[in-house]
Amino acid sequence: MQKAPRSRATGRVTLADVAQAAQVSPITASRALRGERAVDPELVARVQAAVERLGYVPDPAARALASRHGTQVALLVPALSNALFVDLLEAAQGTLARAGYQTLIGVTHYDAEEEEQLLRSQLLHRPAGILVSGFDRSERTRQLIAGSGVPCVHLMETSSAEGVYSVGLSQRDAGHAMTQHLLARGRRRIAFAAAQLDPRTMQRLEGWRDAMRDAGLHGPTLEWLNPAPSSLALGGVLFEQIVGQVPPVDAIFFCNDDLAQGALLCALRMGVPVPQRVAIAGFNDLTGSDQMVPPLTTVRTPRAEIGAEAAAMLLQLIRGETVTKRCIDLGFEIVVRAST
Amino acid sequence: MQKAPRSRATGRVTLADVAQAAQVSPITASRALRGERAVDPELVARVQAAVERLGYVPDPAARALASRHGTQVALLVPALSNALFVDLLEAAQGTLARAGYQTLIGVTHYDAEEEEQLLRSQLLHRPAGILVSGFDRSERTRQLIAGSGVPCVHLMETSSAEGVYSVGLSQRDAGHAMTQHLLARGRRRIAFAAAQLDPRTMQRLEGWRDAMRDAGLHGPTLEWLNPAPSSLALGGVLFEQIVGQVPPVDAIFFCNDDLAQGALLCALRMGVPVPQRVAIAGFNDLTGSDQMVPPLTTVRTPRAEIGAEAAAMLLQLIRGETVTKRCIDLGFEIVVRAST
DNA sequence: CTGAAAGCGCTTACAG
DNA sequence: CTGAAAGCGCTTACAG
Repeated sequence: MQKAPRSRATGRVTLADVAQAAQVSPITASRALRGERAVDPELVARVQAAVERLGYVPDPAARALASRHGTQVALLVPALSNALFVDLLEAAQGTLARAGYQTLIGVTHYDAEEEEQLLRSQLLHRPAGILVSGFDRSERTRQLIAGSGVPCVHLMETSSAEGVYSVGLSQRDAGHAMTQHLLARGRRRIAFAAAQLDPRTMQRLEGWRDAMRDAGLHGPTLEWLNPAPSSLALGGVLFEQIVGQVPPVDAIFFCNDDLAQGALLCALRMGVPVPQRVAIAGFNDLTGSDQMVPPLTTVRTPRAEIGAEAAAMLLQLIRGETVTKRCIDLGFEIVVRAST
Repeated sequence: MQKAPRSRATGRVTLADVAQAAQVSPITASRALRGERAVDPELVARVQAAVERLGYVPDPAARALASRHGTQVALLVPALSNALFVDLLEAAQGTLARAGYQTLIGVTHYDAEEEEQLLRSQLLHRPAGILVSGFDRSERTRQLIAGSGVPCVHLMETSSAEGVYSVGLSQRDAGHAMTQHLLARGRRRIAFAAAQLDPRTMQRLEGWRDAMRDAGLHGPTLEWLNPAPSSLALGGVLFEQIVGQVPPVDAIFFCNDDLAQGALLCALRMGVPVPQRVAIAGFNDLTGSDQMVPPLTTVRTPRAEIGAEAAAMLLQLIRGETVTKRCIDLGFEIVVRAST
């Protein structure tokens, strides 16, 4: 009598089972399922029928080990406390999930070192693609991405550089447009107040500077840059500081809605009439901005579309399809409400 | 001359390289690294030195394929638009990352069907552990978890049931305590306003009901239950409806801060004095609640601690250690501010 | 267009 | 306490 094979079988239906049922070799079954190379349509049909019948689901670990890449996509965002990135993430995750890819989420906390560590550990899982926020990262992280050979799409900002894929908007132009809006409203002394000071914020600052300079109204005392993390409370603190300035400002353009909402609440507390005494504008059109008293004028950024489009572009790259439009600019919209 | 081996080597340092450098077998190297069984301390030292020297990093895909479980942990949360779950996630992810585990995040959108699909696809990756929000899920999802044999810890709620692991707080008691606070403030007609109507909200409702009944003040017209997703805007809508009720309520206990913040803003718009005309209370102490006008009285839930503790408990289960305290109640705190 | 063989990098089960 | 063999479930590289 033969010794029982020492089986470690997990009980799951394997590709070998499918192949046997379809009466083809495992390789053919594999190719039929992935749509790779030309396989006789009749065999493809037999394989698919067997998959259906047996309820076969590919094993991601085995696939990742055998092939260069698995079925996960690495996504790096600065923070989840900012609703912007939650929207981005959810949209990207949705598109990727529908294509059979899982999302591996890393939160960098705006820290280049942490980003590198996260990416390193994500790379171990052989992701099929990478999604990152913006272009600002350490040289080593950049090299990790390039060296991995894994396709990568950049989110939120745009770049037409060679070999770079991006879906976003011109943060500078958006900053410029909002400043134009305030100028058109007759405001002259327009302060720019920012926190966190991440690259996108600095690009908005540039837009504000250009518009102010063109109008001959720029002055360094109008710039309020605070590297602390953004929050409603900090918005209040900044507002109190700025509104006490002499000569008085007549508008404050906050680099994001968190700050602007905090400023609006602080104005309420202080009894400073908005927009009569000072106009207030924000950025991103986050939840609640339309509920403020008065409702907040802001820049609506199409982050859900950005997340979905970027994921779609990455999917193309993963499949080896040629992407003709390497840089997609989804624009922005100035949402005028009662605060300006 | 021999034919060159057809190598598919990825160039990465493998366990075999480490074993060779340390002059032990790969199995011994593997055991030394995982701390499994007793290995001669001297060999362990040699292996560790080789790991150090060669910069060896284990391949998660290979490990997942060969063993029953990989180095990822599945985490299921209802929504990321609720800051509560972002805090929970970040804390859990931090603890898991420090132990070498990656987090696989699934967002269920409060949908039992979606939860099942997400879990199913996460399970394919052979997670080492599972973290889920609360106890409310479909029977099939429950069976998927049990059938997988993967350890699971429940977040946010508590249960002392046999074989169930949970870290959270008594949502019912928290609802009861906040109602007691309002009663102690002399409020009599206290409405309970809720959205989403997830299980935790319903438990808070129970706490409110018990307190109101004990005080002989409960009435069905005081219950405002709306199944729509929670938002600032909905809070405003509910506030407007409730405040117009006859006879008038003198307090509204909202099931979460989103709603309560929206109500506070709506009160400002309508010119309804809070808390003079009506007191307002929330739940969770989300960002911004302390910045409201007036600042919001709410229940602070220790979600960061819950996330960290739950992850730590899961780690113990993964390592096969015995967990004596299967149910950890981290409590809550009534944060009294000016809105009540 | 199809397949037998080998291999991805680890761990399990068995034996000593 | 240690190891040679086999295997996890897939895909690559080669050959026909």
